[in-house]
Amino acid sequence: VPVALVDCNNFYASCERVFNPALAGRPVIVLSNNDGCVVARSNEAKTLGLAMGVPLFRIRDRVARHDIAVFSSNYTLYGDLSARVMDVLAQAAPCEIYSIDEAFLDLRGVADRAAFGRALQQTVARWTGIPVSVGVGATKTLAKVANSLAKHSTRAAGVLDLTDSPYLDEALARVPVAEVWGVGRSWTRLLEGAGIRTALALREASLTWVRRHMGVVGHRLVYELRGVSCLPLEFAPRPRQTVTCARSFGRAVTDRAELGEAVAEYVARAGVKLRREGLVAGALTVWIETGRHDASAEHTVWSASRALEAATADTRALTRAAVASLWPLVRPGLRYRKAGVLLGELSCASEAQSGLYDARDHARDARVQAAVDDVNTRWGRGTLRLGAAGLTQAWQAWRARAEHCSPRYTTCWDELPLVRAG
DNA sequence: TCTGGGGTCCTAGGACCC
DNA sequence: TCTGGGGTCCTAGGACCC
Repeated sequence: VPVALVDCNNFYASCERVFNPALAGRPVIVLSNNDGCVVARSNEAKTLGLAMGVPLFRIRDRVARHDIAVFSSNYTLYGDLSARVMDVLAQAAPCEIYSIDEAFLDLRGVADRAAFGRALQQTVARWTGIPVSVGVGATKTLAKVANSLAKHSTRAAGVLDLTDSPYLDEALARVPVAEVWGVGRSWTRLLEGAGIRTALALREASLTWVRRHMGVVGHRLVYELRGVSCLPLEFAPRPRQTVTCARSFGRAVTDRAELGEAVAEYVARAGVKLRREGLVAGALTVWIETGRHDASAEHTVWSASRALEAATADTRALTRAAVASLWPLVRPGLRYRKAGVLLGELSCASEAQSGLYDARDHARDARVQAAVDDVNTRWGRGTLRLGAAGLTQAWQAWRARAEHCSPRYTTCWDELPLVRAG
């Protein structure tokens, strides 16, 4: 069946523009957490040659020279605008939400797929303010190829249907192998070393060679390029396997107590995510690491995992386990730059088993936890928190920087955009 | 002084089972 | 002296995605 990939153009940068029309035509960049490096660029910023992933401190001069608008990432805003876009798409066709800014649509039965794509593009723009591109192909991988060509061709204007197209081979020949969905850095090196430089060449490659060097994943990829679907549309989200929360620190942290506060806060965040999805965790991993780019010391990660006595989503129980795992990892004198928490062995809270010797009153624990979540939803994250997560939030050195954050225009009463008339 | 975070799947090897 | 076949589960590491 024909599959469409709908992809939001420069999504985070486009989100920043929706409620800030003064940004139209101006180069916009969005930074990673901790304001570390560039994770999204408007077309104007791309034209200026600002690379994806480049650290902010290396481009300060260009930011000033070209009056580039700089934003910290505002996932509250992006998540809400993403949901709006996905709502529009889901009204148009059966829809698999693939990521925050992409969805696959099942175009079975659509007669004029290009016209469908253009109409969808207009509707999404009018209803949400977000520009999208639409690529159509016989498989997901071919839809991805069509989408990337649609974005870069002025003639296509963001919509391209390659299903049954006489130009398919020509199109594939124009796509460097590195840009094929599923081909990353390591496989690019491998393929180019073997003389396979384009999507077309990969499609024609020897299956035994591919199988030997790229395993079953590569094998599927070649099939997908040949128009044989190996990655079916999935309209129901698969149950998740893990929940993580990890953050780089605002600056290096050496103090054990501060590491403890950070880990406790990350546990609390992960706990919220867990409960929101009705899950409990059976295992927990904590890790701390030194700087990746620290010249004076090697980058090292220390981690500790443990099974929980009974699967739980209770922040108090999770925090106890996390802190107990953390202490033995900490070495005095080291400069830590990041910590994280991973919850695993997830299962549905409704089906969870309690521990054999577990005498806790779980119903009561759950009511306490629900009350805490309610307060924090109403009054803001961290209004009620464990002492372990620290008492002096504002001055904690480990907190990540976010110095260029836009308002949460659509999800917070105090930050609604104001419109003045007359 | 400053370089992100959150995921999935596959593979190989070892321990263990009958 | 001879030493199979078929399987599961776990873990660590590597690949990829956005």
